[in-house]
Formats: sequence, C-alpha cells, structure tokens
Amino acid sequence: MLDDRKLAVLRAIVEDYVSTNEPVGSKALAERHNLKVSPATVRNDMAALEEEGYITQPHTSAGRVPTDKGYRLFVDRLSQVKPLSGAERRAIETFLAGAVDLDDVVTRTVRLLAQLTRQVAVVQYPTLTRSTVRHVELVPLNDRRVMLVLITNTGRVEQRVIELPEAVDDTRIAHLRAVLNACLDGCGLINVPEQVADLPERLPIEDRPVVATILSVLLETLVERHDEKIVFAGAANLAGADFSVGLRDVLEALEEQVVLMRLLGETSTDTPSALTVRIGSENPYLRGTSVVATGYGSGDNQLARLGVLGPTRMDYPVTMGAVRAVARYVSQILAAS
Amino acid sequence: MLDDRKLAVLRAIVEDYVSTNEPVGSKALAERHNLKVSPATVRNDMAALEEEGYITQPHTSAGRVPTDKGYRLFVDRLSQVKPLSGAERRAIETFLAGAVDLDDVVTRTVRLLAQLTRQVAVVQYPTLTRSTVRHVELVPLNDRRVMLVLITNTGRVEQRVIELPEAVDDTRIAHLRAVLNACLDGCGLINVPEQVADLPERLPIEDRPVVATILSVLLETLVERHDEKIVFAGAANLAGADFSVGLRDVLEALEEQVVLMRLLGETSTDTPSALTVRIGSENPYLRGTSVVATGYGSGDNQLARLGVLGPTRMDYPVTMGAVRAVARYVSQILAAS
DNA sequence: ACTTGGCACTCGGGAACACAGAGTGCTAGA
DNA sequence: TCTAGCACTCTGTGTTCCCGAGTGCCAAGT
Repeated sequence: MLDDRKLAVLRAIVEDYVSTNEPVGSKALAERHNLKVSPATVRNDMAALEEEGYITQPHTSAGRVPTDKGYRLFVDRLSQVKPLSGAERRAIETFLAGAVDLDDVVTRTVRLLAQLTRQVAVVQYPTLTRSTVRHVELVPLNDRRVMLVLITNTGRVEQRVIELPEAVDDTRIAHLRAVLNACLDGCGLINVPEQVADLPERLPIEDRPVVATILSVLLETLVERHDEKIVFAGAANLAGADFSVGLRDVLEALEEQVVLMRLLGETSTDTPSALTVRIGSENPYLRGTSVVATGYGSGDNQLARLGVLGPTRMDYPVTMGAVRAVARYVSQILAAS
Repeated sequence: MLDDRKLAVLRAIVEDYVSTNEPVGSKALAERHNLKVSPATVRNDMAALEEEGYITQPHTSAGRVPTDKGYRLFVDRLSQVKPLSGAERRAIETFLAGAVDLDDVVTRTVRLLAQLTRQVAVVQYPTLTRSTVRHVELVPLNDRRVMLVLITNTGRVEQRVIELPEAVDDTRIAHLRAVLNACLDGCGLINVPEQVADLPERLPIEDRPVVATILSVLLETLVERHDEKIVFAGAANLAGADFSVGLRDVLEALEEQVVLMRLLGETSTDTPSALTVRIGSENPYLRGTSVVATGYGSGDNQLARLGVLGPTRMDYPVTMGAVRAVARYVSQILAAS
C-alpha cells in the first residue's frame, strides 16, 4: 500500500512543513528534494497518503500538512534520533557539572533542556520511593521541639519540625537519633514503614510516646512527598508557537503538578529509559501538543522522568536527541554525587 | 489647574477603561457616572487632561485612555486600597494555615496571590541575611565526606556535601559539630563570617585543615544563596492580557531571577512594608507592565518581598488590597512558626 | 466665566468585491 | 506506471466604500 516512494514523500512533507510552517505543495516537493519524479506523480502519492490519513490539506487548494498519524509514522519509521554536536555536548557537560546540590541540578537541567530544544522543558525531581536513607538527623530546637531531617542517597533533604508530647533533653535525643539510624540506615524509603513498625516495642516504655510522635511525622513526610515535585522552564518559547489548544490552557497545565506528571508519562513502563513520544491527540491530557520524554537516573534504577512539551509541529529528531542526551548526562551527574 | 471635576473625570475614565478595556468617550462618561454636566463640558475637561498628559487618544477619533501618568495620579490621589471581603480573608487564612514547611508556605502564597488577583504573582524567598542560625549539623556520610546542614530561624534549610582533606571519624565530627554550634547558635547569618574568623586558631592544630574546609563551604553557602530564590505563578493569566511589550518578553523576564528581583523592587526602602506601585514606563526593566509589591516578614524585620505583575491596565485598588492582605497573612504565618 | 447645544470633520473598522497565485484532480498520452 | 496539460477551486490580499463613534470648535445661554 505504501511503497518506498510514498514514504519518502511523507518524510519530505514532514521535514518541509516543520522547517517552513507552511503547507507544502507538490511542485515545491518535487523540486527541493530530488525525488526524480514529476509533481504530478507526487500528487498521486499525496492523494494516496491523504486517503490513508497521514496528511491533510487545510483548505481545498493549499498544500498538505502532516496529521498526527503522519507524524507518528515519521517518528517510528522515517527518522532517526539526531545526536547532538560535540560543542553542544561539551556545553551540557560544563553547565551541569557546576551544580552544587540537587535543587541546583534540577534547575540547571530544566533550563538547559529548554534552551537546547527551544521548547518548554519539564523535569521531575528524583523519586523518593526508590531512594534509600542515608541519614536521619534529629536537631533539638528547644526541649519540646525537634527538627527531623531526612537525607537520601540522591542528595535530597526533607525536613519537618516536630512538636513533642513531653520535654526531652539532648542526650535522649542523641540516643533516639542513634536508634533511628541503626534501624534505617541504607533502608529503601519504600521499606521504611515496615522497618519501623515494631520499633516502639523494642524500646523502653518511657520512650514510646516520643518515638511514636517522631515516627508518625517521618511516615507522613514520606507519603506527602510521594506526589513528586515537578518544575518547568522555557515558557517563553510558547510565545511564538501555535497550538490547536489555547495558550492559556497550556500555561495552566504547566502549573498543575498533577497534569504535568501525567504528561510526562505514567510511571515507568517496562523500558523506562526509552524515549516516549506522544503526538497531538495521542496525548489525552492536553491535546494539540506533543511530548517527548524519557526516564533518567543512575543505571538500572530510574529515578524520575524529564522531557519537553511543544507544538505538534516540532523537529522530532533533534528534540529526541536533546532529551536523550540531557537525560544521560544528568543521570551521570546524579550517579557521581 | 485641575479642579475637582476634572479629577472626577479622570477617575471615571480610569475606572471605565479598566473594566471595559475600551477607550471611553465623553457621552458614555456623562451618562454612566452622574457628573451632572453635559458631554460637551466633559469634552473640555478631557481636552485639559490630555493637555496635561494624563490621558491620550489612541486614534484621532476614539475615546480617551489613561496614560501612565494618569494611572499614577489615580493611584496616588483618586483611589483607596480596597480591602478584601470576609470570605476572601477566611480563604486566605485556611489556605496558608495548611503549609507544612517553608517551601510549602512560599508555594501556597504565590499560587494564592495569583488566583486572588488574576495576575502573575511573584514571591521572593525569605532572605538569609536577616535570619539567624538555629542549628548547624554535620552528618557523616563516610570517613572522607560529611554533609553540612544549616538551619535558620525562618525554617530554611541549606545543605552541602563536603569533601574532607583527611579521614575523620564520627566522634571527631561530633566534637566539631558541638564547637560549631557553640560558636554560631543564634548568630545572625550576616555575622557568621566574623564570628568564625578566629575559630581555627582556637582549636588544636590537627583540627585546623578540616575546620578550614568546612568553614569555607559554610561561607560559600551563605554567599551563594545571597542572591535569593524567587518563584512565580499564574503565568496563564497573561494569556488574555495585552502588553505594549511582547508576551515573550514578559515570560522571559519571569524566568530570569535577576530581572524578577529588580521588578519586585530594590531591597527595602526606608518603609519596606509600604505598598510599592510601579506603573508602565516607571518600571525600568520591563516597560509596559505594572508591578504592585510590598515587603513581608514578621513585624519589624522585613524578610523579603512579594507582589504581582500585570498589564498597566489593571484594577489597582483591588490588586493593592490583595497584595497587602496576603503579605500580612504570610508574615503572620512565618512569625508563628 | 463657565456651560451647553449644534455642527462639521476625522478616522477606524467592517462589508463587499475583485483578483492573482498556488495547488489540486483529472484525463489523455508516452 | 509516469508525465504533461488543463480547468477548477480556493485563500489571502488589496481596494473601495460607508457607517458611526467621537472629537474640536463656535456661538449662544446662564
């Protein structure tokens, strides 16, 4: 049904349309790409492609424009991810290397990605769930209050102030700190609840109310932060682009953690490090936009996802290359720290 | 030069134009507001106001529109801050009360303000400079690395991983922690450098390299975070509005910490808790937009600033009311924690 | 001296219209 | 199966025209 030349025509249409933003006609096509056939032949192929739903014409007498289905075929079979130039790579490397802490890594990553792709970049903070406890700290503020600080192996730090049910002096706090660390050090965050379940019972009875209070806050911290933080950058890149959906809707979605989360993709498929491309109407939450995303994280354990969001008409090969490269570099940085 | 009626006309023009977004003509003015004079009289007044530069007409034969100077006069002399309704106040209170930590307070505040004003809200994180050290924590990660955690009285937490010049065991770390806290507890962040200046000299010689390393990171943390973090929300509200400057420029400015900082206003004037209103061209960094901002913080010491950014054509009394109210509530919350 | 009604003038913006140009589909021939 | 030619169909643009809102100014009234 679709011979090689028809596919070549489709590829040419996508490439031309992406770069010019104008419906592409048979004549221009036959000229610019050396298809070695006449415009009339191209027209026949275009008619077939339109019949199959890969392209469409905005008006009766205008050139053709790829449909979502057309982009899909292009991404799946007609293009290959375009690697970044050496200069770009070096730029990424030096830019990310300067980060001082996790916050900084994420902020730099999202800005970098936005600049590189000229789209809106979205980065999810590394998930707590797969991290492990590196240290639990209890800091006495006064005799009825302590601050709980939870440090994970990904460098993330969570803190909460705890109101204690009774006055507790510093040596007792130090003792509790030691007990907690002995219990939790290196423990996966997801295993914390079961790990601490029987902790009160193993302690002298007078410590139990205090420990119970601390543990309840600790568990609450884990749960609350389960809905992860997501940041974006490059909203200015939306200014030029035109979506089938209103600009307002896109901006609103960007500020909704939940929607953003879903746009990046439901939590890891079986191959989380693969590039996910969702095109236009394939995207249930914000139709008219495309999302290119991937998981990142050190080696086998994927920590979170990152990607970009843009109009359906985007340069997929380049965007995919940038997303993949940035994901790799940030994974590397995280693994090293 | 400007008698009472002319001022009344100006006020009416501003109010009408803000609510309708259409140049307002003499006839409509004389009707809607009961000025008890004929359109012709109004026209004379308008001519005078235009002569003085308070209003202007977009086209030879269209109604009048306030100039920046006109809005300025309106804000200064013709309007008063509109307090929020009881319902709105309660909403603010309950919404902010649910915050669990500083991050959460700031995030909630900025969203609240955006929703309340239907503009872009901007909130600066509380300044470190005026905070004091509540606790310094050293967490051993392995024998060559420790994590430095700095906790301030505003609940802010900074952390850095430190590579030590030599192996240090846990008891020595504990000792150093005690020394540091004894030295710094309650100390204003701005005084930290002088406070620790002679610390190495007061310690045994073998501790000095390690302490020097730690202190250098500590001081670096203070300096780096001196350029404060700023967040914004409500970018979607820009979608409808029209600026004399491009939407793209506004979005770019919002993502530039430095520009945003300057928009909020140079650090506190002599009366930091007063509302600052900068209208259109008065604003050197992003002409064509207006900024309503104020300082916030507990009582006498202002911690940071917050405000909103919008088109010159905005409802100043309402916006000012919202900004002031939110600043007060968030100050209250911060003082309590 | 200020206010008012009247009147001529200006100009923006929408409707109607014509037109050039790009692109198509179709058919007949190589 | 490809190509050339041709008639057809649109969109977008430029032009013209006209309505109406709004103004500025002037002369008359209070």
